[in-house]
Amino acid sequence: METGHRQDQRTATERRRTELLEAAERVVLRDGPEASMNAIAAEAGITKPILYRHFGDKSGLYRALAKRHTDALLATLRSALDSPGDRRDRVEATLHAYLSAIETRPQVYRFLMHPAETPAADGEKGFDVGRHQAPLLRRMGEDLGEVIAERLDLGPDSRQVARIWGHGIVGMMFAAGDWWLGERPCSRDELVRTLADLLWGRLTLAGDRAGSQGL
Amino acid sequence: METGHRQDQRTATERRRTELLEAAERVVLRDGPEASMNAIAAEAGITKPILYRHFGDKSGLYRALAKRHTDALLATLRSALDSPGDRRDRVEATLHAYLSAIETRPQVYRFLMHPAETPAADGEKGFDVGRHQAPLLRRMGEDLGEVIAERLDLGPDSRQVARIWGHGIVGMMFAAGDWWLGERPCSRDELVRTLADLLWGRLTLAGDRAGSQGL
DNA sequence: CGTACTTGTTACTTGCGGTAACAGCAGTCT
DNA sequence: AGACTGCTGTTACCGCAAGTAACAAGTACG
Repeated sequence: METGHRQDQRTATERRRTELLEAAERVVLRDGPEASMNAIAAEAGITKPILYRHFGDKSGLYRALAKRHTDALLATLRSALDSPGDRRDRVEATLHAYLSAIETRPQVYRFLMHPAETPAADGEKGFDVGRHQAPLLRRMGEDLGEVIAERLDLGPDSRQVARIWGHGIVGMMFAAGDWWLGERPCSRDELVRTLADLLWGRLTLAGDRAGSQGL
Repeated sequence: METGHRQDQRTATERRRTELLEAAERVVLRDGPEASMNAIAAEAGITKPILYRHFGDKSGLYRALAKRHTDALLATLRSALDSPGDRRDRVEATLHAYLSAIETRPQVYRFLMHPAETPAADGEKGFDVGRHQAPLLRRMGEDLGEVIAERLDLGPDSRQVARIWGHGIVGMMFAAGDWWLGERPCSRDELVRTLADLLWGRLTLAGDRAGSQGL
């Protein structure tokens, strides 16, 4: 029967694909994002052309690899966003979830956020600033914006405001987390509380320092 | 006279260096960060080894090139931070300065923020997540943290809080700016006002949407 | 059986980062 | 004058990684 054969082939191909992705993951986690296609192929027990047949080119493989992790991380964040408690509790839980994720697997984090993307391979020559480099940031920003828009009443332009805040808050989390992960200047808990304080407007309430011209 | 010669040579070398940097800048602005050393050398009217004598390796050249722009941008931001008006005015002025900078020269922005950094060239194999990739973000965060610490009284742990906020606010500005630059979903003014609202605690004040479980 | 398709190979091209090795051209020291 | 130093610049190469033919084998289908 033809369709049976075809389907067998299709699922077999998919399984092979995930096997290759797992091999690639092992290498990337060991050698960092600059892992070569040869190394990945060797780890998978095969040779380069097969990788190319499955993923087109290197950035294709990397995109496939990134998608798994971004999906997982986004699911984690979504569930933290749905955790019990008041608004502040939820925000803190989400920050904790993010920081905990990047803390326990810094190699994965580095791969997702600082991908290297060797040849850029744009094709079209538009000014598409920042389209390929860190899709995770964008997706997180969009997702958070949607959640905010769903749950908060922000007056007219509610959706627009929610999107801006989504990207802004995600960026805050990202930059603070990146810095924290590199320098470890304080405990995770302290970082979370201080960032939440920032979102809660403590910046507005702080007094000017004596002798300063005021911020 | 020896010192005269030495000094002539030194200044001549420095002038040559800036000439090479200017050529590199032209190429990078034309071809993006993936510009090859050959292309840069050709633009400067010379060949590769000279570039290597001056800058050591590619990342050396890129660092030298980046330093000029980061210094310039940081100076702009510092002066916006010192602009007249109340605290809110200063924050908005700074956001405007940043967004205006990335808007008018997106190629420079892309080069600074998404450098590509081909071989990673770590040397030491530590888990130095995110040390080379976007020094600008780190520097902006540190600088803003210092300014906040100088000017605001944040109680005990003041310096720590200020640093965290510095990196957080810079990250907010960065991610929102990157997204805005790519999609242009609203005017610069609206973006600035909405981000300032976020910092001013409007997130805390917003009411839950009917039918939602509350954020 | 031949046809078609998938999996795999070896061997190649192209291009880039980086490095010898060498040549010329100041000015300096003896 | 002539040897030494230090700069500018070259050509020609190495090593390596991305990506691509071209070809070999197994296997379901008519």
